[in-house]
This record gives sequence, C-alpha cells and structure tokens, in this order.
Amino acid sequence: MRIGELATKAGVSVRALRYYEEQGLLSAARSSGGQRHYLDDAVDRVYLIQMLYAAGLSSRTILDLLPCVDAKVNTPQSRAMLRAERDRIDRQITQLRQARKRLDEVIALSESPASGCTRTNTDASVA
Amino acid sequence: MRIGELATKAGVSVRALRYYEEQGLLSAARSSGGQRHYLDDAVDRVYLIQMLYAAGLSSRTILDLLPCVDAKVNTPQSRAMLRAERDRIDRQITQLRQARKRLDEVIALSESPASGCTRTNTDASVA
DNA sequence: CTTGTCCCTCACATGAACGTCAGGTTTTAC
DNA sequence: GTAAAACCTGACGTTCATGTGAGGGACAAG
Repeated sequence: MRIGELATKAGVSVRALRYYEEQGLLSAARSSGGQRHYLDDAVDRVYLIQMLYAAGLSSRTILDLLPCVDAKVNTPQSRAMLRAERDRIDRQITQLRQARKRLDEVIALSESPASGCTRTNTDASVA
Repeated sequence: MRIGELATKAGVSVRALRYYEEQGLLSAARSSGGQRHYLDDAVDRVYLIQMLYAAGLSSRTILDLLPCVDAKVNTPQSRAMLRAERDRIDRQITQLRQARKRLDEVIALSESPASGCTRTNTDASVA
C-alpha cells in the first residue's frame, strides 16, 4: 500500500504520515524508486498514533511509548512512564469534568426561566 | 490590584494576562499613568479562563461563551453554543477514556510476568 | 513512449498561546 | 528626589502538528 491509500484508509493527510515517519512513529519500506510502501497493519498504527495525539501526548512522548505498546521494551522506567502518562490523562479527564460541570451550571441557569428575560423566543430553531 | 499581583494570585504570567485582554477575555481599568488595575474578582475570572483553555476551548470560543457565563447573554443561539461546547468536551472525555483504556492494557501486559522476559532487573532503581 | 496521476524532497507558512527582549514610563520606597 | 521595582507598548521568537506550494521523479494505462 502506498502513502495515498494509507492516508485515505486512516483518515489523515499524506503530509501527516510523512511527519509521523520524520518523528520516528511510523516506518515504511521503500520501493526502488524511493516511494513508501506500507503493510496493512499500518492503518491500525496510524489510528493508535492519532488516539495518543488526541489524548494530548506529544510526538516525543508517543515515540517513547510505542516500543512499550509493541511490547518490545519492558523496563521499570518504561512502566513508570506508562503510568505517568496514564495519570496525566486521568488528571486531564478530571479537568475536563470540572469544565463540563461549570458549563452545565451555566446551561442550567440559562435554561431555567429565572434569568431575567421572561419570554425568549425559545425552541423556535431548536429542530 | 496591578497586573503582577494578579498574575501571582492567579498563577499565570503577566504576558498571559495581557494576552487575555488583547483577546477581549479580561478587562482592566487604567490608572492615569496607563497601568492596568484589576478588581479582586479578576482572579476568579482568570481561573475560569484557564479552566476553559484547559478544556481545549480557543480564545475565540471562550470569548463567545463568557457573556453567557456572566448571564448577560441568553439567546437560543447562545444556549445552543453552550450545549455544543459541552458536547465537544464530552466527546473529548470519551476519547481520553479510550486512550486511557489502551494505556491500561499496555500497563497490565507489561506488569504481568508473561511478557517474554523471565527476569528483568525489576525494582532495582525504583527508589 | 507519452500522458496523467501519484509520489518524492526541500522549505517556507500557519495558528495558538504565550516567551522574551528592547526601549521607555510609572509607582513605590527610602 | 532618586533609585529600584514594576509596568507599558511593540514586535519578533518558539513549539507543534500540520498546510502549502515548488520543482522534479515514479509508475500504471494507452
């Protein structure tokens, strides 16, 4: 599979895939002409990378974690790193919950009819 | 209270506070000499801004939301926006949970003694 | 063998939330 | 009244994950 197909299948841009390779997150075989060729499991690898990016991890951190995910590295240090990142994610979830709670309060206030405006043109465009 | 004190109390940099003002998120009175002066509640306002930044909202989105938080704007549109952001946060939490779950699986694997390496130099440098 | 499509490598641009330095003013403390 | 500390306005620098050409090969189809 060449880069365009992988990009389509994984739902990311070609540029992003090249960037992942540059960061050491994704490797590819090269054809005689220099074109990248990927195996099918590259799609899952890209999914994983995206998931970790979405969780707020940096390229560098992902680079450190991937060998653990591949079960190729298993040292006390690597385990500590894994736990550290998991805890970071936990803290981030906590923060998000707080923000969500705060927004919910605002929403509740704005939807209860005690907000000062007696009659708004409610649910006119709510669909 | 001047900008330095607010920065200290709210735990952000002076530069950040000037940036918030530039983005319209935080207003300040000015002394005759042009220096910014804040009321005590500015601290909470900065906390709120930070919370929303931490939740992944952009300056622009926060700018749109703040009038709702201040209960100064309450229209069908603003309520829809609030719900949209809350839902975005929910989706983000879901993503984070997935990532966390994935990491937990890796951690479980690396801590169970079936990872291929029979005897690692475990807890030698764990402190 | 030529087109068209995909691919390659630079390399500069982008947006967000600041950091940082320059050069100058204001406030505070003694 | 003077010196230090804090503040001011630009304005350019930084980091990260890409976007966006420029200019030129690679490769399947006819």
